[in-house]
Amino acid sequence: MKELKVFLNKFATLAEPDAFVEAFSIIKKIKKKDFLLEPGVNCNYLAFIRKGTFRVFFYDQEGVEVTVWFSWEGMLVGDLLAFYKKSKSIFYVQAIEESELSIISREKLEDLYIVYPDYLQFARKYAEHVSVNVMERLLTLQTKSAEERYLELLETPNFLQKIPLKYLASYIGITDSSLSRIRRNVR
Amino acid sequence: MKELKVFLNKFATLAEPDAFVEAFSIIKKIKKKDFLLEPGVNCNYLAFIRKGTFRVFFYDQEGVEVTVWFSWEGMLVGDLLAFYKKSKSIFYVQAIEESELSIISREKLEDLYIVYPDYLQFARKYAEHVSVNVMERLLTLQTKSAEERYLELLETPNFLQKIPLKYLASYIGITDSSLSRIRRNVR
DNA sequence: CGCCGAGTTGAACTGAATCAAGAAACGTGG
DNA sequence: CCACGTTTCTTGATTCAGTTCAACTCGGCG
Repeated sequence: MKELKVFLNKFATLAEPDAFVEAFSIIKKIKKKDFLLEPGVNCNYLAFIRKGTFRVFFYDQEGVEVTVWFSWEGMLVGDLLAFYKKSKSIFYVQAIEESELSIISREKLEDLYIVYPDYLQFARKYAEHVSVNVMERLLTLQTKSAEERYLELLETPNFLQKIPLKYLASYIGITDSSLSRIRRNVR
Repeated sequence: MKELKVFLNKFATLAEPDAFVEAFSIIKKIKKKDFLLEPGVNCNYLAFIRKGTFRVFFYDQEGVEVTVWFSWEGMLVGDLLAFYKKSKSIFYVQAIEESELSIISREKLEDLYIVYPDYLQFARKYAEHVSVNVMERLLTLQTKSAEERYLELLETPNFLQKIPLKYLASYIGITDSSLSRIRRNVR
């Protein structure tokens, strides 16, 4: 899997890249709208997206669907919050389109860290990368208007057609009606 | 420094805890309202707070002060976003009260990872911990009302008297007038 | 003692939410 | 491959949470 090596190399250049690829041994296909995860289940694994797009979401106190994250080809997906907290899953992880995954269990990942301690560099760099991403999103949400947040979102590549607007709206913390109005003004 | 070992043990139990303590060799005292960091400078270090309280903030597009983080005794402080991105600092890091720090440079930290690869466990767990924190804050900001955010903030220990309300307001993404009104309703 | 920063309050304003209705696009089965 | 039903997107009218800005109080510090 060349893609997995490319992914790995974004975070650390290691002596045994093949070990990484081998560890992602479970292959899984998921149909559009099907779930990789639902709240309350064990989520002791991460999935590398070979093909497809995912969104991570949950229902808030009032039962409103809140999209918290997207992932595309070449990225990891899963309930990262629960994974790091070692708790049961909190979120739904749903395929937005027909998708293909390579899965690694927490166990195998930890084994990798024991056999090749270098791989801890990957774990570290990946977590740091996640931190940076989430911090930047927090700042955007805390300081920018809905319209600015939408424009910022448009800058991100990958945000082509695949994702329905209502999910994008929720992702930037607004309703779909509001996003629709913003789009009218912007265009 | 017992406190540093206690801190380290929250993330990883390592064979050579003294190496950690020794690496935080630079001691620095900071007076109330003085800055550990200002935007645009090198911030290739992290600081352990032996005593005191800090806030991390910046000025947004309109020149409004935005508080993005607080740190207390027994925590690390610094411009973590810039530290992870290896960029120049973005934020002000200011002492809210008379404070005392033990500082470690990125260099020394990286040396530690080379000499004792185990320490990568610390780097990893710490970054994961930061991710979890920021994700949870993002969720709160995205889904809860100003009043709910304030009440949630009150749950956090440490939020005693030390921090002026206007900073707390900014931290939860509202103005000080709004916080004042919320407090009137809640009490 | 006087001043300055922190907190509160009021009145007017505004960005975004809500709710409901209609139009457009999508996909699924016949 | 068309027709129908379901989502998705848009739009209008109204409401509401939180902002803005200015004025006033209070408490602590120099």
